[in-house]
Amino acid sequence: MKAGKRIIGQMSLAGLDEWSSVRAVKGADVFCNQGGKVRREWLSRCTEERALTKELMGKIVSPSNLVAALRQVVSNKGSAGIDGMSVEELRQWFSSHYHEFQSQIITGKYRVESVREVQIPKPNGGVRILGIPTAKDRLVQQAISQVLSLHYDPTFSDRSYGFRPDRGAHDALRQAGQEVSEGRDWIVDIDLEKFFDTVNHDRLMWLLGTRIGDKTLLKLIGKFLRAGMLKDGLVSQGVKGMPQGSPLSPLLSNIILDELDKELEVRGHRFVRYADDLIVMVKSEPSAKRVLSSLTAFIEQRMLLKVNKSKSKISRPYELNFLGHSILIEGRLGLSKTSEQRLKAKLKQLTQRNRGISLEQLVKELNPILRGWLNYFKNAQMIGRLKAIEGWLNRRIRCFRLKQCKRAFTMAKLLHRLGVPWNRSWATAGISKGWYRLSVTPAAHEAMNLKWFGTIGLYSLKENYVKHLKKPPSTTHVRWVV
DNA sequence: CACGTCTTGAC
RNA sequence: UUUGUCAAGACGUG
Repeated sequence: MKAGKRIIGQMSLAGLDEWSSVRAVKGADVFCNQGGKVRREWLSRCTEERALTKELMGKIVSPSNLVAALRQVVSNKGSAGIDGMSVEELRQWFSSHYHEFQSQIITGKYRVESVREVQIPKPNGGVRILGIPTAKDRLVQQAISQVLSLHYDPTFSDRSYGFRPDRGAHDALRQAGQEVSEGRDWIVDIDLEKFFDTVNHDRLMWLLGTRIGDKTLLKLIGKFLRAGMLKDGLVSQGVKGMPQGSPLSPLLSNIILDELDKELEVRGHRFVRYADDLIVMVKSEPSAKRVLSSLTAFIEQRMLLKVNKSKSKISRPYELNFLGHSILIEGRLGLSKTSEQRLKAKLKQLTQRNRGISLEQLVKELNPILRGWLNYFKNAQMIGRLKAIEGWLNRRIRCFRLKQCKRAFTMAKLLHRLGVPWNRSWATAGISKGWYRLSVTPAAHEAMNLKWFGTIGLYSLKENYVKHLKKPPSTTHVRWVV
């Protein structure tokens, strides 16, 4: 469903009388940069479509949709909700209770259960509250999400990038960089305060009602919104907010914030939105200030959401932290300070002294992490930063290897085996100044040099980074097929 | 091209 | 222990 061909909507093409199904194909050859225009034109026609009122429930409970939803929920391998049913048990349950399940949804008899509260630490240090629905409920929500997404997503703004099929953080960053390169280098950074918790139920339900005609579906979504949170035996129900951790929440958040996109569009602003992270790019400081205050008013008064005034600010591109990146004045991307710190913290943990694992196993654990990290940040301008990070990591690995020698004798043997003369091997192995001091000693550098790092097979950030730089900038082409 | 396993990142 | 959506990469089975 995700890769390759997928029917994403319907349109009437110029010159054709009948409605034709349209497919978007990734990896073909036309409309690369101009594709946005074509897409936008098509989008405005899609809003006239009234299909949302018809056959929605039928699509949701159709065998193919439910099976696809089940596959997704199972492959996520998420933990059980309040009823203790695991995703593997869900698979069993689904095949035996299929028809009963289906009719419960259609008739509106389906019971939604409370969500299980789980607290997880946020990367910045705070605590994030998750509401984990039952595996069954996750299945229903996933099924709804898949169908609603087909109808809603084509009508969303071209400048909205979060949680949407065929759009990622890289696309958002590319657009932000484009705007900055055109001289819009004053950034209005809007931070919505705990967005998921402040969503107004009545307003969301009204919004959904404008496009969804099916009352039982609306009621079902309403049940999910009002599902209580179970915390040690007590259920607490809120009149606002939606559970973070339910499959429907990302789509609903886009449905709500689409209103903001539309307002920004009629005002003619250049903006990029990724979920609740919004930046507006303007050409001067005074207009940035104007935009910040007027948007704050719009969001709080019209949309009934809250703007975090201490975190919302106007900033320059190079001091920005948008999706882990900063932006340079020419519009190219940089690596944000916090992104570097997070990587180092993670590597530090993995290369810690304790772990009774072999060097081979350490490299095996390190490589996929380094590869994955670089893959996300490869578009940033960061040769110098990578050199520093890699030098730091190599020191830690030398340290790790030396620490595996419990006795001075085994260390001297190691150094000698790696090409250091016996006398110097003995001399450095005899130093009892601590592992760090030993790791920066000339003999250690000589033994564990670049060649050695090549032989242990450690993924090199710098090497692979420059390799990616040489490659063509991988443009995503979209071809329209009728 | 399809289906899996794993990793990273954004929110 | 930790939910969710999305994107990207690596590997594997045909």
